[in-house]
Amino acid sequence: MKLKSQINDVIKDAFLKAGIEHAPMSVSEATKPEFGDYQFNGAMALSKKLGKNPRQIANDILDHLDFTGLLAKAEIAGPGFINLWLNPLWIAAQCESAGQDTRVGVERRKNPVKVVVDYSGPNMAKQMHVGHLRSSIIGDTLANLLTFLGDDVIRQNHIGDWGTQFGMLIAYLEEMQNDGSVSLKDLEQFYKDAKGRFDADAGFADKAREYVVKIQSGDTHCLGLWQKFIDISLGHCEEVYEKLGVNLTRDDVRAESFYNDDLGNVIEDLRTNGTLQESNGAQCIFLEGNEVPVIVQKGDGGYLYATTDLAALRYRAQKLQAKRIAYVVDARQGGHFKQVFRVAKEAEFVPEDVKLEHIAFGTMMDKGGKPFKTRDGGTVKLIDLLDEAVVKAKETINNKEEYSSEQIEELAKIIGIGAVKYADLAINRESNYIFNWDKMLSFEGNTSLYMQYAYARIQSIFRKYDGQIEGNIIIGDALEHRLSTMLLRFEDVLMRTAEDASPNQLTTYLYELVTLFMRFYEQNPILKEGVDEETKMSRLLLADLTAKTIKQGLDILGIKVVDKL
RNA sequence: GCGCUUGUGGCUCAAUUGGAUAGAGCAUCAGACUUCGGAUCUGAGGGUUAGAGGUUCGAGUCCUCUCAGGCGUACCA
Repeated sequence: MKLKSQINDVIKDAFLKAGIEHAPMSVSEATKPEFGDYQFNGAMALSKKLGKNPRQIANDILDHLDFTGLLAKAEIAGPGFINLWLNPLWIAAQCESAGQDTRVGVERRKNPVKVVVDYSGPNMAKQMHVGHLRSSIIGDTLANLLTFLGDDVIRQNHIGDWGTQFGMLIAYLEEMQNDGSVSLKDLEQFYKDAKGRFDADAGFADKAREYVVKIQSGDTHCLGLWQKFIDISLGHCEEVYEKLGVNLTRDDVRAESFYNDDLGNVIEDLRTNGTLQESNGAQCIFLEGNEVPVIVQKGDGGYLYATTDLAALRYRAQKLQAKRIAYVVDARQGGHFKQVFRVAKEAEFVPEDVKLEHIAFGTMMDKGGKPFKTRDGGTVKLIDLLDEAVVKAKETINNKEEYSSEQIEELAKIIGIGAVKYADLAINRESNYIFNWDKMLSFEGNTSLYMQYAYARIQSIFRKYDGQIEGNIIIGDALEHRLSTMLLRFEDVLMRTAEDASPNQLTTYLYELVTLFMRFYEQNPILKEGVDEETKMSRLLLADLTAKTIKQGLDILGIKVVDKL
């Protein structure tokens, strides 16, 4: 439910009745429990416009507030804050219906948006490394979230499958094939070996260069080899996606090469409806206020990634009809996207009303604040990182005797992968992020394990109680009041998270929810002796809705829960 | 040089987009009916939000300058 907008409606109504025309600003959550559940701060802002003192305005609104529905009480405080208390009976009823809803009370969007989420984008020449982690999981979360809210989401994996290095790679692949010793298990090694051949053998180097030209001119033999190479490499990526629980399939792949045939058209169209200029032999667009131009065609006739991105933007806006296009890409490419977006709009490749966004994120650092590398300074392969996460997770599992080795393996995967994802999603995506195994695999603090633990704890209550749950939620104390209000905020949080593409807003919410639940759980016994039936039912219903909300929230983040830890 | 970006307790991060006394978690210290899962909960100490000005009823948040770090900066992606 859209709690905030419902409260806003009540405020707006009071404004109209008070004869104030200005559209009031929105309420916000109270900063402290003493200040109620929500607060309205608009009276101060309106004071100048209306030429009245803010407390007077607040009074006028208060006089016309409707207390027959969701509001129970309102007070004016300080210079003109209006503190609002929700009606416990109303909250309880809303929680009851949310508990019965498969979407925990979250409505499906009435006006869905067609949105492209571009993420992951690995390079086919190499193995996926830690640099792809953030894009893959932030992008996947965004796509999951928008899908859940009801948008029409098109996932796009813009893989790098084109460029000069492929000449070298397929020439080497052909050589290995002839030897009968194709080994593409380790792409990194394959690349190194090919590079070794390239540097050592002039004949091989010539062949590699010749193959580049051949692929580009559509030579079937070379294209066949290239396709084979891409298939295998993509297979490696899919293995990573599977482990990571990222919802990308082959259908989502729109590789760089997909746009090849359109690149010439892009240049031509830029010439006619853009401001293409030749400079030092290259085709450029000089944007006002920018020192460096956007180069779309090299002096030798070759195209660049700006060209491909323009073709992709046009495809997404015109063919796919997307109204929002989000690129989940490293913050360092901010300048590039700023330019490309501007060119795309100015050349009318993308209509004015289409929202183009660069969902930028910071770099992954080690404990010492340096870019994340292996001990010998190489890049860390993503698959190795994930395997390590599972191994480390295994060490945290208590009561290993209770489980079979398969169960431990399964559990470790859920815990380990969840920890890696949650740690990443829980921080502001734009800042650099410090990767720390101990912290992410801890049961304490804002971690996935703490959430999974809370979920399992609730499930254990329901294992113990096997009767029917029939009854109503009765809000009996301040803690239950806060917990249930928090539960009703879920949709508001999801909306804002989607708007800003900032998963950490969702993790912060889940953490606060779980913290509240833990306190509630310590303080308010559910199944203990002496708890009357009515209270028991009420608390079971609250626990149930909490568990469902945790599960749904983690599901959007791509993190699994288990009934038993 | 120019551009973008970051700076919040010892450490890692929040702060509802300009609102009340800047909040959490680690770590530290002190506690909790022999536990509905103690992998939890309660409490304490710890801050001039890098610094200086400005805008206004009100600034961690907006503007200007300074300091410090990171990144980008014409034919790689």
